[in-house]
Amino acid sequence: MERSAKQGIRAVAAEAGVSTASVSRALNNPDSVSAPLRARIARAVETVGYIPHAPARELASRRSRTLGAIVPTIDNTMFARGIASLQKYLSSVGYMLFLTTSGYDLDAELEQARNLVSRGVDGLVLRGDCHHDGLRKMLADYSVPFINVGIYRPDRPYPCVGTDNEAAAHRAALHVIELGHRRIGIVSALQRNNDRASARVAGFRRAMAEHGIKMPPQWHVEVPYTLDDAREAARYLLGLKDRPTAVVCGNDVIAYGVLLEAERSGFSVPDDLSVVGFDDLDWSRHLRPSLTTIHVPTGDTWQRAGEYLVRHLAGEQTIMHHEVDYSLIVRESTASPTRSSK
Amino acid sequence: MERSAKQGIRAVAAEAGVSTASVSRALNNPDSVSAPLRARIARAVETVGYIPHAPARELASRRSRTLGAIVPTIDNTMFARGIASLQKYLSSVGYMLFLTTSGYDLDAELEQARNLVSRGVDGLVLRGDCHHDGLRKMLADYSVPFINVGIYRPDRPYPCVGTDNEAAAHRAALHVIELGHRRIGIVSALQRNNDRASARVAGFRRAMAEHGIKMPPQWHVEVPYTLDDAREAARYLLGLKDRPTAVVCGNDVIAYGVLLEAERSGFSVPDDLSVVGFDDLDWSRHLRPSLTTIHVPTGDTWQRAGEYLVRHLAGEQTIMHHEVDYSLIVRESTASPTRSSK
DNA sequence: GCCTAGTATGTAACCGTTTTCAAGAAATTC
DNA sequence: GAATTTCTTGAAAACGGTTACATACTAGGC
Repeated sequence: MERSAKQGIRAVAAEAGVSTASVSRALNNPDSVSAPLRARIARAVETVGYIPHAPARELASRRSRTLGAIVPTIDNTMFARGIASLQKYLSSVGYMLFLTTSGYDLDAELEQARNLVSRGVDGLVLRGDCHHDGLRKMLADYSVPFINVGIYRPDRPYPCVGTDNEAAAHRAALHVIELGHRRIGIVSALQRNNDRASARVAGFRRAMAEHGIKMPPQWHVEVPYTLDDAREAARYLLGLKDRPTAVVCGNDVIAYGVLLEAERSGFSVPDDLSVVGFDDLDWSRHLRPSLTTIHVPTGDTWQRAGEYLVRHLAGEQTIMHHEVDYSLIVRESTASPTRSSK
Repeated sequence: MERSAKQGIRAVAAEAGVSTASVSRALNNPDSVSAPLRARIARAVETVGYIPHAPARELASRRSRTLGAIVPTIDNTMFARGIASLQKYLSSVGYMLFLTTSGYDLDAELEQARNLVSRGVDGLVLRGDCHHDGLRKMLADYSVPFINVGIYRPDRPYPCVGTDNEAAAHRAALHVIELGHRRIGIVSALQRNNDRASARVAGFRRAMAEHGIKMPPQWHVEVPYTLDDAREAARYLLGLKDRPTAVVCGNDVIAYGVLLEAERSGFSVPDDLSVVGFDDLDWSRHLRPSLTTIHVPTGDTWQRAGEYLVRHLAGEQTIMHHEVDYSLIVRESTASPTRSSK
């Protein structure tokens, strides 16, 4: 109530009868100020009802305690989960999250990244390894650290955390091969601008190649991330005169579609057709038959990405490439092809 | 390259040989500057590789072109969809979204709101009408506009956009009553701090009361938002000696659980048991039997919330209470109770 | 041709913090 | 007890923009 008690930190300073510098110190680094002063300032903050103005703080300190994340879409359970987990972790360490989406468009991703940098994020979490050429340069120019999440590429000079999708997919395909299948189809997600999808396809194909299995090209179908599209793909595959005895899928949603359509078309899973998914969503263990799939700890992965950046920003030394384990969960949707075909 | 070409807008100004004021004007209000100057500045921006510093801009202009949203959790398809839609819209009009979660905890929500205000958001999108007492006061103190989304309460003095959950639930219950059911159970979401869940329960009960139906208290079960919990609830209900012939559910996930468990326990849906959901998620039309449910245009709703705030912030006059239509989608999971019981 | 109104640009104060630097007080050393 | 170090605190300069105000110029109107 003295004079010049305009607002913000000066109001607090005036109320406590100290300088703004002391208030700032008391708030950001309590130990750097004497106990009585600290108490007096705390009281002043209380009576004034002071809420610090983050933009001003960012401007002065060049730190925002904010991370940005760009995902293709939130409308995908895996990303939603990852984001939820990341957000929760960041919140627990006093960080905030700026979330944007790219819709699998590399230009849009770059645009969003520029936006986030403009917004002053301290670091960026990116999905996968497949980005616009200019993206890394821009981030380097503005020295904004980033991490690629959901992939594991120790050969790259920038950090990442995730599972080795190629290896996991290889494991999934191996499972049906070991069951005795030789006639294996693939229903994958769209591979364009999606390293995860293509790594999985690569893993499937490697497993087959290693076992001398040749797959007719028409046995590989790519579909968007919806039940409807997956069902349509399944309808096509099952309608072929010469059809596979097993289908490995790029993700669980696709596998659900295949399962539903197989049932609808009168095929029995796993007797007539084995189906393998990837992701282990909730439904996988509830379905009838339950779905054999690859389990990936998505929440963990994204949290780790956050941890990496937070540590890195705190100046701590951390490992750049973190591999997250996957595991094959065998359930009811896979079996030997004995009954139906050779 | 002259002198004092430090960085930021001053670097651009130096490069173009103009004042910082002109650069600022050229960027924010192109018409207020002559064409040649505008061109020269554009070129300078290009060569310098200038990205404006949003925090500084916010500090000076007291506008952030950023909205905040607080949802209970992203790990719920409905919220994920809503957020996706809101984010997409905001992005299209040059706004950004700060996303945080409260976990259905009112104190946490207040805390997050404080955080967002501190961050300088221009407006806030809140889930529902059930908030901490101090929240509205705080937002008023800092004159941050907000809107409650997912509910319709024209009696309130603050804006909202959403469906009338009570009425929609009433409609759902009415459907099974009209089919002839008199023995109706409820499996709802947890009502604590969740106005949506309680409005739906209220709607169910009103429909029953209006038709003179008395429901034994043990026929109402509350469960968390997971398939497992819903199945457990169904197991309990179906295990009762005296059991309902129809179950109305607080949301689709719960309904899925009931459907799965009924099948598992040897009950036929809809012959032995009718099931109604709420939300109309993807799975509802794919399941066997497909689920009768209430369709709610979530994406629209959230986008509208964004539109309201953006308009409001632009000084336009807009309606405060916007009702979003719901509709009953009748599918295979409901039928008359003729066969099984009186 | 002079005055006025209008337009295009520049000058500099300000937004609300942090942080460097300096100064004074207290504690330590010899 | 003087000199040195260490601790606290305050004064004031950034941080990178926006914008009110001032100024120089242009064009009309008489």
